[in-house]
Amino acid sequence: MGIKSPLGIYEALLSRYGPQGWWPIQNNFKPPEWEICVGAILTQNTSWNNVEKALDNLKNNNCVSVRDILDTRRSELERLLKPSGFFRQKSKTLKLLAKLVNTFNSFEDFKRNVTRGALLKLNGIGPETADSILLYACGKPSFVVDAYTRRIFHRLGLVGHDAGYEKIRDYLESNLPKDASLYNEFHALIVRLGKEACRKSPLCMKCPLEDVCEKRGFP
DNA sequence: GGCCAGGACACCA
DNA sequence: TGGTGTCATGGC
Repeated sequence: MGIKSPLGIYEALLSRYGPQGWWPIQNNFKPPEWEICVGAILTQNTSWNNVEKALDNLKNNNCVSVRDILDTRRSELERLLKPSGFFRQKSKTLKLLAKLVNTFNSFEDFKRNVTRGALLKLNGIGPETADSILLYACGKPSFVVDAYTRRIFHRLGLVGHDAGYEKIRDYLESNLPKDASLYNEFHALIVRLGKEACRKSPLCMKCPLEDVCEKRGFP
């Protein structure tokens, strides 16, 4: 049986790989969800390995809370973030996010009441980073669409080649139960699949989805 | 030594 | 709106 629905693909990936346990945190930050917010910014176009080096720098310099980020000088923050690349823009974005969080009564208040629009207004936070924060830090059902998602669903013929971020997100959210834990696991599984199958070439023929999809010979 | 990684944005036509 | 350059480090 070929798999044509997002839910079918999710189930196939879950049975293949098992739960991925995202978001990976070391639980060094206060509160723990703040580490997710920081990681979401640092991982922009950057390998997670490099992000961990920067997170370690923050931890080892007691820069682990929203207040710490606000109180740390830009030059110092840039030095700590250096291993994750793009350290100038990321330090700026991180301070902007800390300022936004600080306008709420508490971090719990931020988690409950922050909106996608408010996050997207911050320079340096685009749709994927905003959705990562909403889903993985705030527990809200907001689907994270990344390059792997776009590539995989296009290969399966479920979205057009020209479909943009919001279109793919709308498609997935309207074809899946509105369930944060499902979105959480699905995105992590897609990243797992993408890393395994498609790193060498976007035209890679050894896509693991091939054995669960009726379509053969992916483009 | 080149390519790429869990993007975003400014600028241009 | 779509394409292109820029931001930057570290691993392979």
